[in-house]
Amino acid sequence: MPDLLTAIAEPNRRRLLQLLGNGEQTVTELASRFSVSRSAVSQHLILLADVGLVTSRQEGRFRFYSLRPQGLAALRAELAEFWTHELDLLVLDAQAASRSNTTRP
Amino acid sequence: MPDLLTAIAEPNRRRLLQLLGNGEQTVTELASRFSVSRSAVSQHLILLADVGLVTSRQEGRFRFYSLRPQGLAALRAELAEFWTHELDLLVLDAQAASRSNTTRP
DNA sequence: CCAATGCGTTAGTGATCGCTAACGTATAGC
DNA sequence: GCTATACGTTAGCGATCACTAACGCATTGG
Repeated sequence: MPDLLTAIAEPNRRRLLQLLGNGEQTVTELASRFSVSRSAVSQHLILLADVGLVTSRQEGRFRFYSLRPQGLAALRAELAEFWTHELDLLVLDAQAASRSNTTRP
Repeated sequence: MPDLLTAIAEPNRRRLLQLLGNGEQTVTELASRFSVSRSAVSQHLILLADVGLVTSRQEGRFRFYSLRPQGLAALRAELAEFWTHELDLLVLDAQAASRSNTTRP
């Protein structure tokens, strides 16, 4: 079973989460925004549900997917744990360096 | 070729980045902190170098790896692009909900 | 009813991942 | 110089990934 960071490593899955930010949608609705097939989108959604980032609700022959805030919170926590303060300082160094590079002729 | 988020999806690679926060180290030094083999660590480092998160410097028969701040900045940017403000609001909702759950008997 | 259509999920496949085992190579120690 | 040892990288392999093709199954329109 994959974990949270593996789940968001795939670009289509990230886009799915973004789209679901607009509220619950069916598989076909979501798939209409993608170039890949309904099937592919469905499987991505199933994986996202496995790791707890989305939930689904069945209604007739439609299945509505929606974001699961607790899952997002868990993802946020995991990202925060990875991204230590040290790394932030290194990023700041890089930004300062590139700034001084671009200002220099 | 994998991308930045794929690179940090692997737990050992995240740990490698953390360890490299303490300054440049050789493959064997890094591998001594892991339960997997030197070979596995080496391959993770090569992948991290491919996506630009680390660089290496050869010295005699040692190879020193170190963080690459520009790569970290790019990663930070990609994470920021993914994590929109909307998602943050949903996380806040989740936190508020769990708070009211725990305070309730 | 009942065929036809549309929705979502399961087979099946080539590519990629993460690992151990085997390897090449450069430096010590003598 | 020459063997022995330590460092890092390439083979090789089972498992997993992302996808299309084929499927099951409701529901709609007649």
